[in-house]
Amino acid sequence: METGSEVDPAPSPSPARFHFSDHDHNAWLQAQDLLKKKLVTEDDYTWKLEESVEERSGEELLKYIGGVDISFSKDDPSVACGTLVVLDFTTLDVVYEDSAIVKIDVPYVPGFLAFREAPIFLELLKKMQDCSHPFYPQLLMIDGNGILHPRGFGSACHLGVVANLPTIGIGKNLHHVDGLTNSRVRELLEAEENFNVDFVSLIGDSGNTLGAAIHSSKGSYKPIFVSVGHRVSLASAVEIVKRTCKYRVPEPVRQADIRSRDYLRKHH
DNA sequence: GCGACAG
DNA sequence: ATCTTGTCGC
Repeated sequence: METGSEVDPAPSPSPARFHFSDHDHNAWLQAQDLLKKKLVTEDDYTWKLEESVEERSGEELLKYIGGVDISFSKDDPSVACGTLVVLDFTTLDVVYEDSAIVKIDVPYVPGFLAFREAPIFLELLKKMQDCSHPFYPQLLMIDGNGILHPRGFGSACHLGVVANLPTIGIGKNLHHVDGLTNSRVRELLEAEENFNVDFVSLIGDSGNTLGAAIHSSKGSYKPIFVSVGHRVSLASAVEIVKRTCKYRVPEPVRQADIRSRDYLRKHH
């Protein structure tokens, strides 16, 4: 329900933008802590990825998979465009698209991405829900991490919990957490034992598995970082991501990225 | 003090 | 995130 972005009454004049006080920091830490209690890191959905051979009757399949992203204006960094797309999981066609230009006065603070971006995504989702849109996504991919996060609660977890949707986090760069480094990831991916594997689990110093690095497309050595957002296991997340990758970045997120940039350019 | 720090 | 064109290669 609450995203925490409006924790402060923020009565201040206009240029209260892009400020971040210790008070904000503490409030955001608390909000994350509270929301994290609702986090589910196992598969918790009724649909299947594909029809099973037996009893293929009445089985709900995964068909509508959403992706969200946001682009910012180069001229005015407080002007942004949030986009929600929904793709057909089997064809990867975009079957729904909605964008909104918004003004964002919440700064980007590493570890607190959701407070800046989640509110706009929530609105776009609510708009679909309010009209009972038949393409409302069964699962959402977010560009940003899930539990691969300093406190195990990245933006994909945040959005998943507040929207009560299964979510998967997609990072294009590694968020250095729990001892994980780029060189460590490279070692893992290049290790002989992983020669014929297309992804490796990322296990931090704590021993926890925080996500997976996957070589999603042949052309790129640079991996993407998949982590559990909400109500999806890592194994399922990796499987779903692999099946939606035409290029390095999975289509739901890639299409949202492209279309938000286009929309911003056209309408600003 | 220094480096790192999703988008 | 954004600043930025062409270019080398399959």
